[in-house]
Amino acid sequence: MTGATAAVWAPVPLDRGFFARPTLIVARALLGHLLVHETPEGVVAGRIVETEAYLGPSDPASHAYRRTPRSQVMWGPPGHAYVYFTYGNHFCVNVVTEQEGVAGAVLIRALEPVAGVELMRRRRGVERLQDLCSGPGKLTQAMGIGRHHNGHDLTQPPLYVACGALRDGERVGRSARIGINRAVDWPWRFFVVGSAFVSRGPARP
DNA sequence: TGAGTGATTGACT
DNA sequence: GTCAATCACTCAT
Repeated sequence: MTGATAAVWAPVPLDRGFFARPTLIVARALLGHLLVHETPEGVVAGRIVETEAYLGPSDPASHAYRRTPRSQVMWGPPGHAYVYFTYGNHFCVNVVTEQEGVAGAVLIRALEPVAGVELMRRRRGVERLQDLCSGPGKLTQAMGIGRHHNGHDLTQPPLYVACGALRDGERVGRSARIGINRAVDWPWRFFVVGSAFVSRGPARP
């Protein structure tokens, strides 16, 4: 390598122990950390600003409410990705939590783009920074995450969660989850208060 | 085997 | 603010 055209940026993947905790704890703790994807096209990364917790058989809104082949990953080892296809058009990415054998996952709903912004714009077809990753389906498209990432270990490249932090003065907010019909009153959605990159969710009926 | 549902998004009125 | 697109998965028969 001849010229150092870019500053040295070496994201450090989170330890598996970070994910091997209660889902609600992980859902809040993930805020401020980074989701990184290293691809041949380039490196893209975003700061997690919105999450939702989905538990196991005790959570009617969770895919793990019933144990099926699709949701089997949620019972697997922590720190792995649970990626599923929904509404015929979109992928959603979750991080498996709890200890192996216990179902639980955290849905990543929104990111603040921090690296590979131009690549995200090309993939999304939009220019506004706040429109790149402000939704579960948007961020998977911007990050280049697909069905083949289901079960991938998020503690190792090319797709992983890296250590980050909330900025000075940022606070964590909590509200009910979005887009579900069951257990809608359970306040298991966490977000960075005031962030312009948080999704607003679909129109309510 | 068949029908219904869904952790969404984008476009249109 | 309202509605349609589109397909993998799940449940019922």
